[in-house]
Amino acid sequence: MSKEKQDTLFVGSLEKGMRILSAFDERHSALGLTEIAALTRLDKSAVQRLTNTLHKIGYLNKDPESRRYRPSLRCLELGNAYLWSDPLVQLAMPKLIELGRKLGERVNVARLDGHEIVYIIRIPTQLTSFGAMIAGRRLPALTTSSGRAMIACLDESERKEAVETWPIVALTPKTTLDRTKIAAAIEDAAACGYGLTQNENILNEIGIAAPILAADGRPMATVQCSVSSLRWSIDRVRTEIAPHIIEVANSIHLAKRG
Amino acid sequence: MSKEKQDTLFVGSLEKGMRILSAFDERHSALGLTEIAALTRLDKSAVQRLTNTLHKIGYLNKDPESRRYRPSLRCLELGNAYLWSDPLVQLAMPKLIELGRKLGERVNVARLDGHEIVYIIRIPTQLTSFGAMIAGRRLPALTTSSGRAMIACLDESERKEAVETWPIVALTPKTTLDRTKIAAAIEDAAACGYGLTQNENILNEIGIAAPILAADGRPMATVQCSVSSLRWSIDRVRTEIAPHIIEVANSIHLAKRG
DNA sequence: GACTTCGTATTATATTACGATACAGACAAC
DNA sequence: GTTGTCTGTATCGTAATATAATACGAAGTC
Repeated sequence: MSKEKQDTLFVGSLEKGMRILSAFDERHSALGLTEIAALTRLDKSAVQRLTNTLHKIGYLNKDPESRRYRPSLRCLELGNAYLWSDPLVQLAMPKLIELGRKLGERVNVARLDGHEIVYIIRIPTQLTSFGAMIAGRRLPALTTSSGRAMIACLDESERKEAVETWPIVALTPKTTLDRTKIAAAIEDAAACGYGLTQNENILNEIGIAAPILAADGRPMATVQCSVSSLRWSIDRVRTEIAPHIIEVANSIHLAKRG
Repeated sequence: MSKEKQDTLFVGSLEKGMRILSAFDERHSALGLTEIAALTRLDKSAVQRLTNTLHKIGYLNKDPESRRYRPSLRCLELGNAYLWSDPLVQLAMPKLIELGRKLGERVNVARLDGHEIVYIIRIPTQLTSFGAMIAGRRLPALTTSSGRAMIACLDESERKEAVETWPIVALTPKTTLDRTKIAAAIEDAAACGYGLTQNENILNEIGIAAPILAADGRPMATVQCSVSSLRWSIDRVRTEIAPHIIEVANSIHLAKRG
């Protein structure tokens, strides 16, 4: 009754419950009732009922001491459901493991979801930040090698729209905020067949990504590799890594589903 | 009103919604309305409303062709919430990456949850089945090296109860069903400080696991390694791998939380 | 072309979730 | 010790919400 008239096929309680579950993230690992209420903009009673429910069915653990909630092990299974359902994951996984071993560097597969890229496979070979190791991590597409590699495969108008309107977040002091430069980087990616970034999301990190194309030619995902610029130069990345990720990306073909 | 009287703090719609989400798993990657209804024992109308809701808020994708639902990328984030909240994960991750590189074999961290172990970190180094690569995977504790390593740290009565009552699932033709033999394996684990299995869950697989102990001495998790028996003998595993996983397990100490 | 199966849409109904409020326990300030 | 303010917990009357029956329409099978 608040804003738009809601569908009779829309179950509000479920939406609220999911809002609560998704309140737990990188920055919020343990939350109390009032904190959840503030984060989700739900009133205390609702939060009380919904957390209680999630606790009873095993998706939230409750610390008896602090009375704060944490996501439970069962939450991991929800993520796995995606991994099992995406044929690309199963197809690419063995190739990525092999690639990781060959290169000795972190390799990933990322999909595009809206304006963001989402890592769906991550093979950690070198030590790195924890956030760079977990699947499901999202980053703004424009400032990632994967995003650029995929945008470069779109047609003129889509490319233009992406460059001009998609959001940019300055994750490091060196993140490129100038959209003209981003446009140039994407042109470069289109020319050489892979996207490249440096210092965009993590300092001293070089990213390189080659697109995986669907049967219709549209970009579906990327094979990506992240290395430290303390050990690698852009030139060496271009000559020594690019051919390998392109080869793996080209070897991945999928029947359907984009 | 059906079976037990329900708490007024229990939101049934949320529970049903989660039942639907959890219906998607390893064996069910894309489901239609009627299939979901059958799997969750909900009636068609409920399933219609709840899937519609999950779709609208972005947790289920709907194939416009087949009208079947699939878990979306957003589901991955729910799993990550757990990873961020568990201090053990962040603490152990770098050590595991290092260990994986040193051994050149698959290494994992597993927690005990009820009668099952759950892998929370997986570092794939060698090619293996897809199921052996995803975090959140559950296995019955009694027939895993991790489970045995942890049970071996419990006191006499708990150990006895576990061996006698916890469930066993024959995942391979060679899975040990004889509880006497399992008891012996656990005694062995208690004696040498690590659990060991062969052919229990995957054929030609040897598993070895060392317990990570909490400050109070109770087992919290394990550092585990899986190798192929085609390339490794039990003896070599005992002499070449055991010391390393024990060392890493011992190096992991946590302030609180079991 | 008849039949089955599945997904969609629409109702009237009362069960279900709601949210205000009161209570209790922990902690800090003073 | 007392007061005040945080928590989280419990209760309860109300009506809005989710319900489940049913009808429809589309796609695929025999």
